[in-house]
Amino acid sequence: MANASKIEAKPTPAKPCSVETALDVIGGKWKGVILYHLIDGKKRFSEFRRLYPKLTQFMLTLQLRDLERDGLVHRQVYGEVPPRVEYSLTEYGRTLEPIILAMKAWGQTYQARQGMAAEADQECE
Amino acid sequence: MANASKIEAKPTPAKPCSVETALDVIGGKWKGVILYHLIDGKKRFSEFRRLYPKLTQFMLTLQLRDLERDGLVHRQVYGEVPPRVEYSLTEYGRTLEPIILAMKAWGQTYQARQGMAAEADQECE
DNA sequence: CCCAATAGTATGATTTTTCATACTTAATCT
DNA sequence: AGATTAAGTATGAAAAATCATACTATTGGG
Repeated sequence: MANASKIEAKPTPAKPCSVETALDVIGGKWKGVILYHLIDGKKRFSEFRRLYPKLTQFMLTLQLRDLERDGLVHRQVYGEVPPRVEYSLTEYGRTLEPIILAMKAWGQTYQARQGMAAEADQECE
Repeated sequence: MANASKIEAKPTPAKPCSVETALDVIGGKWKGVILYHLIDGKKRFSEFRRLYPKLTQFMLTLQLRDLERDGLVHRQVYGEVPPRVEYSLTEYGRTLEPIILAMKAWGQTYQARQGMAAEADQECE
């Protein structure tokens, strides 16, 4: 039927919901944990790889570049060989700290609720 | 998900990082906004459809079922015809309010920073 | 009888993500 | 000379997410 729906299509809002926006920026599969690990100091590329062996180089690069482009993470390249690159939170990135930490706390209650295995993994309890 | 074939060196930590867990639960493309809209009261299925015409029925159903399964959202079915179903936050779901609201506030600063179009859309400014 | 209304399901197709693997670069170590 | 190192790129394949469309049930109204 041609006229099946009376739901009006708004002309695709130029500005999406700000909750949506926030989740676009921090909500990927890995961005949250990357940001979390940056809260307590800068990290090298290889440190992230050690922290999360399941996170491939490709994905790590991708996510870090996104975070950098969005102004949350600073990428410091040292002109050495072998290369050294350090990632850290920008001042703006630090404004996310309360949210990341609140998510961590909430995630813990959720895990407890769902009876998830209780052994802490050492990197992010 | 079956890894019966081989014993892995790292046995795939039973409990992932809690930040990751939280983002699994609230971090989908639509879950954040669904939760946000539930903060100020229950909503019917069709209300969500009006609020977000780009969110298909299929996806809406899927996300709502996830949220229900995770204990965040209550689904109240009234035995009427045509059907009426109301979704609301559970008590546990309400524990997410501060996070959702913080994300909304942060998202606004981000949008301002990125010079996103400033006209508020009425449903989620 | 036929239609409209609501809250979905079912399906196959398409789009987007993610993965595994191999490759690069340039200085230092053996 | 050849191996090693860190921080990536590049590529094609595989997996997952999402979409568009059609379909269901029920019942009051015309």
